[in-house]
Amino acid sequence: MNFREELNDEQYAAVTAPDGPSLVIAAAGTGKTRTLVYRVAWLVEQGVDPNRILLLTFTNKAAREMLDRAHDLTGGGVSGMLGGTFHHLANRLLRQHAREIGFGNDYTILDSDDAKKLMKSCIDELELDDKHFPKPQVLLSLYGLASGSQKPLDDLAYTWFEDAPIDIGNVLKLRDHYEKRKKELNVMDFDDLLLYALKLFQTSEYVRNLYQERFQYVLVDEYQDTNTIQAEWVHLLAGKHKNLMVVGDDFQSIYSWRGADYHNFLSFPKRYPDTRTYKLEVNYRSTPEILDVANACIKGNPLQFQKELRAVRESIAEPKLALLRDGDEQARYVIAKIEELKRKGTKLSDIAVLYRSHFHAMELQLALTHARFPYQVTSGIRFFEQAHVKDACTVLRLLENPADELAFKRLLEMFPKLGPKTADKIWQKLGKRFEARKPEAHQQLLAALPASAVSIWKEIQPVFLAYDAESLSEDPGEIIYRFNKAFYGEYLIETFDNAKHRQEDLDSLIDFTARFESCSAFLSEMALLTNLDAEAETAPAALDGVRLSTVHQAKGLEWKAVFVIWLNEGLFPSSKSVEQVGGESEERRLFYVAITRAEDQLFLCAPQVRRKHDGGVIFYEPSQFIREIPPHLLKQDGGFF
DNA sequence: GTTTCGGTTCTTTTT
DNA sequence: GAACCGAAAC
Repeated sequence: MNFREELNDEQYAAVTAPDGPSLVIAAAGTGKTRTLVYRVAWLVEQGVDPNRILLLTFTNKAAREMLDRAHDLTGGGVSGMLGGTFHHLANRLLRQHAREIGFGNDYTILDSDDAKKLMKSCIDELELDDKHFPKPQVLLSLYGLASGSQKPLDDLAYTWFEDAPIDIGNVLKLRDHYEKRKKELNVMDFDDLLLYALKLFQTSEYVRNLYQERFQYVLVDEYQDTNTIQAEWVHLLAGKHKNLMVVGDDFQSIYSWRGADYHNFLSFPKRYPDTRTYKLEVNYRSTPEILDVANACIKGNPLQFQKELRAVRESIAEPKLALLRDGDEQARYVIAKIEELKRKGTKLSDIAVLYRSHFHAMELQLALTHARFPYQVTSGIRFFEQAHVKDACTVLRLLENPADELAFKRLLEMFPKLGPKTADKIWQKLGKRFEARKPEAHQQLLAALPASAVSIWKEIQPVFLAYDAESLSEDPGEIIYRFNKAFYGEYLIETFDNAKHRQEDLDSLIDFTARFESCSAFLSEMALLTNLDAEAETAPAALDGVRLSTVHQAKGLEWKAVFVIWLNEGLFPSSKSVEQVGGESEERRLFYVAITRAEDQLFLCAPQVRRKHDGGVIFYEPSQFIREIPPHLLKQDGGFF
């Protein structure tokens, strides 16, 4: 392979970096992924055993893309390399070594929906459920932040609830209770996976030595998005050989709300004094005009690593600014432009509309449907968190973890006349445990169930018992299939108006399970996958359609034409973010991410009013981010204002 | 005492 | 949509 020819000077330097810590500052569109993939190929060509390379990413998509590309580039020469998200690696190591820190390896992973439910029940149990007490979601974010940043909860809580009359003592008490309940249920949430993985490395010399020895080279993607725990863990993972290469862009740090701290990135050279730093600034993606807008936008932020995107492409069109009357007019504008682009030969799949929050896309979705333009939304609801998908997996979860109270109650509450109270009573009666694989447990349960539920349970019971009898522990799909046939299929029809659609989801879920060697592997994966990944799995055929996406979900992607809508004060930047410390800068970085997704054409849209449900209107100023861009860089277009 | 149903309100971003 | 609340139904 001729590395010199296939890479530019900047990339080549990073790819062929000598051993030791290195920091790659990769601005948007400068071939960050390419550099990482070639780095892997380079290492393998130098004779490094792929088995001793670790590649960490934040998203499943990034992990898959890099593994695929590295595989193609080296003609399969990287097989054995360990690559995946932080959470995946954590789960993998914990399943193997959890005993070292006093846990079983049969824990269940809570997704955010489960965590919310458990938190709610904790609030009820402590009788903190008054109107002014924070919502489960808020508390989970706070506790997650405390865990990920390794900061004391009381300090964080005090700042977080500064202006609210909330008893911090209760907030602390609740966290202890939540922790206790998680242990009882034998479950871990996302934050726990990272926390305990770190703890495993800190406390078990055996584990630490084992993996420090193994991982001769550690590569981390999007390092600016690491939190304290992750940075600490990476530090330990690479602790022996110290061949740590981190790649990222502080301008694109957009996850501080979940604990990401780009100071890990900024202070990397301080932490590792012999760091070699590489900068990638040559942008292959966008026209010079778009990069001018991007560079101007980020100027408003306090100085970080200095860098300027340098264009190599020719101009095509000026970026446009459209000030519109309302959301409907904005939708008409976007559609008119899409039609124009299509006439000139742009494929719909090369067009994206980006926005700050999912609900900003509502009018546009209606209008696109009306205009019969196909579109795909990267939806807010994840495939694996939809009610029917979770319902279908309750049986599996119970089989794998008899203490999984959430799964047990979820299953029972599907029965007629059986609500939360009754489900709880039965759970208590069974001694907070249901050994689904043992016939005695079923006898005990049947005695406790209300008469109306007994006959239904008798239908489901064989599904549970088949697990051992027919050795189905390696066939999660079969369990789901039988549960569906025995009970859930019918329940679906009685419960949901779009049962057919949901049944199709379940069919693809069953197909999806085929790739897993065990029920436990499948359940872990379910919790760690997002809908985007599921989409790619279940609908591989790339449909032609305009992409609608949040900016967060668009990170790392690119399109020929990009629209950014609802660029208004209070919406983008979102008013809730601006209230937080550093919120405004983060929103600006988010805007920077949006701009740098565009290859040829960029359309910025700002309506003047938003209609409410009751017919009233709210006026919105155009976003400060638009005002910060020198007017000569944008051409006014469309609209009447 | 519980469950169920219908209406209302509100949507930040994700592993 | 889905989470919450209050009232009707069991």
